[in-house]
Amino acid sequence: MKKIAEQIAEELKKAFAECGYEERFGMVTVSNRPDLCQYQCNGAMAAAKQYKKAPIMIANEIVEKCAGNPMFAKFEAVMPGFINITLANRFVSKALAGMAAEEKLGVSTGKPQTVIVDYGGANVAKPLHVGHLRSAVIGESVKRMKRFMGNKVIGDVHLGDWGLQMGLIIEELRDRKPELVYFDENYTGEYPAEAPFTISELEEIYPAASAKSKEDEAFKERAHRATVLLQSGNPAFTALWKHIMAVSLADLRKNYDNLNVHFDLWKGESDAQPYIPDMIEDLCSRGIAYESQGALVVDIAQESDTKELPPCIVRKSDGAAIYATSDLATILEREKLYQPDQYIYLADKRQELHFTQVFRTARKAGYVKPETRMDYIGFGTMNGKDGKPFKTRQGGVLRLEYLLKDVEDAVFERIQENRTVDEDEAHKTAKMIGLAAIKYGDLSNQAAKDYVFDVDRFASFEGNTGPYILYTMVRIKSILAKYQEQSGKTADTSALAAEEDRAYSASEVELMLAAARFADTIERAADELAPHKICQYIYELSNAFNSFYHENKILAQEDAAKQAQWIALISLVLRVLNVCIDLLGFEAPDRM
RNA sequence: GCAUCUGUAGCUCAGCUGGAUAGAGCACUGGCUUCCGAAGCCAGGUGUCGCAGGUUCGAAUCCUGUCAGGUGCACCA
Repeated sequence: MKKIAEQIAEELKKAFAECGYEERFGMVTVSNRPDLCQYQCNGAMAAAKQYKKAPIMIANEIVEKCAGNPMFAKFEAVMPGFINITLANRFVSKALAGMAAEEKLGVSTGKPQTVIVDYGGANVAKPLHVGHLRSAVIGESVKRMKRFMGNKVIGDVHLGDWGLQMGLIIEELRDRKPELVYFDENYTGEYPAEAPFTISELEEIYPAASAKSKEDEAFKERAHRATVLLQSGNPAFTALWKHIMAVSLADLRKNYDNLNVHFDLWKGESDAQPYIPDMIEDLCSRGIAYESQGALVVDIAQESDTKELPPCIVRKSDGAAIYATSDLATILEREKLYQPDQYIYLADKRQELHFTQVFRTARKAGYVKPETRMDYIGFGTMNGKDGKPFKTRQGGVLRLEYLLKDVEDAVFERIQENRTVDEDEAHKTAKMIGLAAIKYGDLSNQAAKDYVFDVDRFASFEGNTGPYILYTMVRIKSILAKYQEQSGKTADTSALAAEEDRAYSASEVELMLAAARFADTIERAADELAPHKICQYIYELSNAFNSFYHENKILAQEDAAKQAQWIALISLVLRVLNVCIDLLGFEAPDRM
């Protein structure tokens, strides 16, 4: 089904063409003056220059051409050359009925592509902290949007599981439990299946080891050696590494589940290791990489650059792999396994240079096809109320778990103030609302910008917040439930299209138009990888619903046809909101 | 130093592929509940869109310069 704006544009393009102008001038946008019209076309002013004619004259010709078209209730030219369009209500209601009949509510999906979303970026053996929030939240939303658009999307957490932290943990463990068989060089038997530590021990071991390495040079050196040994396949350390992985992954999975973030792949840097030797060999033999100051590098400078870009280092002068090495090797693996049409990486915006280097190297070496899209979403920092990077009162990094708990508790308090639901349900609801508050708070900002995380603001949930959206949805659910209880009927989408013309209130028309903008909004947000556009949209839609709600008594409406249409309308609105919050990565309770 | 991002109401943010009177929320003020959830709705004031030039019929939006802040500039991830 065609979207409303498309259908209008089609008429206008036809009119422009028939009047002897290029059709591209028939572009239509939502009006920026809702007091004057619903949609507008500024093409006459753009065309004026090319055809050396007064814009208003062109606009008048178009208006004349479209006169009598039943689609429009009002269609007029206004100085200096705007074409103002107001639709016939019957046309809008019919469009809504068409939208409701489709599974994806009118979104056109296009040819499915394989998309890899690389987000999360957790480090094994280190707890998730607030710095991991944005990647998880934005990445999850981007993944869901791309999937909704009909693509085959693979979300990969891409763990940091191969770095120095492993050596640190191994050596710290040696100091604490030297009797373990992993540290007995003469041991030749099987290594135990049971991990020699629990998650809480592991959580304590890493920070301790990290701190020690900063003061104790010898320890640091041991950790480096252990890391090298692990990376070269030492059986004892490999066995330990597997334990660390298993224990840590279970915990990470739990934490991401709590965030309603779900990965399709739990790959990590270690998975790319087997590809590295051949890749280095290949880059060298084809002369793409060369030695510079002891390191192996690839030039990535291009003529169009406004600055001098340093080459991409693919092997350090000590022979070890580096960030870029493993990212490139990961691309090789992904090409082999999935042949993606698009890569989307999420990382802090400070890593932009790194991704430029990796992308260019991958293209230069021909590891990805020229037409493969490679996108990097660099996101800003989450700041505290002081405008500086978010810290605990003690100045440390706050664990994600605790942040979730804080918000959940604040929400719980708030729920208790208003309503008396039983404690168990209140806790469940608080969890849902808290997550919505956090995610909406994050996603409603442009990803690239820094933003201020203010627990009090989110916990008070007034205005443009996740809880406000949820509140609106709960309200609709409540009305629909009462309607069913009273009448025994459920919403009937066929009632959306009015059989005969009747008077519509302004707020009703507003709500209809807002609902009709769904498909355009989603397509654009998915294309631009911009979840904040969805937030903006559902806020407008919620406002439109709440205004409508206050102006019209739905359940008390005596005209049965009108009531059926209203019920169908609000249930469509609820459906739209449900899809949207799902794309943002949270859910609505039935009551709150 | 070079590059890059940001600068919009008291605060937090939209708007930026050029269009009409620059929008929300918070905060502040006043109204709205015999009736569908008042976590709501309605009404009210707030702006040198950092500054200065330029392009254009038209600029918060594009270009140049400039100021302020953030960030990045080869062997960390």
